[in-house]
Amino acid sequence: MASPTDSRKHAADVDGRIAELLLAWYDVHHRELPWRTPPADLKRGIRPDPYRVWLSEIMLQQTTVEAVKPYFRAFLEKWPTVRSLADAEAEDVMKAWAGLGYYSRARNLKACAEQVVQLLGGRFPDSENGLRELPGIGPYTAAAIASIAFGRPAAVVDGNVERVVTRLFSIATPLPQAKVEIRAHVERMLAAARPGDFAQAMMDLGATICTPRRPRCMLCPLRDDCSAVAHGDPELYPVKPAKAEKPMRRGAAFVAVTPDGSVLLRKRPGKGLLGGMTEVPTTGWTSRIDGATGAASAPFPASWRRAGSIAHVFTHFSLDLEVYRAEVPPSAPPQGHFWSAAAALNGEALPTVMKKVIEAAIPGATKRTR
DNA sequence: TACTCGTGGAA
DNA sequence: TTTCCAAGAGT
Repeated sequence: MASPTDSRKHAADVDGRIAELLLAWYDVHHRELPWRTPPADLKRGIRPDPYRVWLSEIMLQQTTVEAVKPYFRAFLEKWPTVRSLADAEAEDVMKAWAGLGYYSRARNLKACAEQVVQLLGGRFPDSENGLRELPGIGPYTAAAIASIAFGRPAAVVDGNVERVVTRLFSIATPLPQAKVEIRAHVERMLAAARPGDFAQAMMDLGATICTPRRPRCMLCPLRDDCSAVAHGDPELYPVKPAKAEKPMRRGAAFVAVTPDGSVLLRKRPGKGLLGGMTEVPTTGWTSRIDGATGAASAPFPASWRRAGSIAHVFTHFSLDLEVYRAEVPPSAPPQGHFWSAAAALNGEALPTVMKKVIEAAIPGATKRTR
C-alpha cells in the first residue's frame, strides 16, 4: 500500500516526465512563427525581444495565428520599438489594427506602450505582478510574457492548455470552474528549466495535436500519460457550458458618394462596440426597419437608393444592415462627419462590417490601393 | 459572476 | 449551412 508521501512522489515523477516528453517533442516539432525565438536560439543565449513577445500576445488574444501574422509584420514595420509605438498617433494605430477585431486591444496597446515608456523607462516589467498592472495585460498575457520573454516559471493557462490538461487528467469539471484545478496541474509540471518553451510547447501541442475536434492522439508525445486516451474520448474535454443564442439586430447604413468618389464617414464613440473605429452613418442597430423608415433616418436628405444589404456576425449578436447609396455634390460635411477621398478609403480605420457596407454600395471601393 | 467585445477559417 | 471557436481582458 503506497503511503500519501509515496503517492505525491509518484505524481511529481509523472509531472516531471510529462514536461520532459513535451519539451523533447517541442525541440523537434515546434512551429516557426514570426514572433518566436526558436529553442536552438534560446540555448545559444539569444533572448527574445519583450516588445515583440508582448505585441504578439496581445494580437493573439482570441485570434488565430494566421490572422495575426500580417498584422504583426505590419506593426513591426511601422513601429519597431515600444518607444516608436508610444509616439505614434492613436488614430494610426486604430487604422493599422482595422480588421483584426476586439478593438479595445488596440486602444490598450497604445496606452500600455505609453505607460512603459513614460513610467518604466521603456522597459517591460519582468514579473507577472508588474505586467498585470499594465492595460490589456491580464492573467494569461502576464504569465506568457513573464515566461517567454523573461524566463520566469509562470503558469501559462490559455485555451490550449485548458484543453490539454483537462484531457491529460480527465477533468470533468466544467470551465471556468476547472481553471483552479488546471492551474494547479500546470504549476506542478512547471518545475522544468525552460518555462517559456514549456508554455509554447503546450500551446503548439494544443494547436497541432490536441485539437478541439479529431485530436491526433496517435502523434501525441503525451499519449501514454493521457487519462482521456486511456479511459474514454478526449473530445469530451474540456467540458464547457452551453452558449447563449445570438439575437438578430437590424439597421440601415448610408453611403454618400461624391462624383470623384469621396465617401462620407464619421467616428464611433471611443468605448463599446467598435469603439474608436470609423463608420458610415447608420441608424441604431436594434430596430426593424422598412425602406421608407431607412431612407428617412439618413444623416441628411438625398436621393437615397437601396444598394443591397449585408449580414455580419459579432460575438453576441447577428446584424443585418440595409445599405443605401446617394450621389451627392461636394459640400461641407455634416457636424461630426468627414469626407474620405477614394484613394484614402482603404487606409481608414474601417472595421470589417463597414468595409462590407461600402463594398455593397461601391464595389471595389475598399480594395483600391492608396 | 456574467456580459461585452470581432473576425475568419475549419468541419 | 450551421456551428464552433482562436495564445482573453475589462467591467
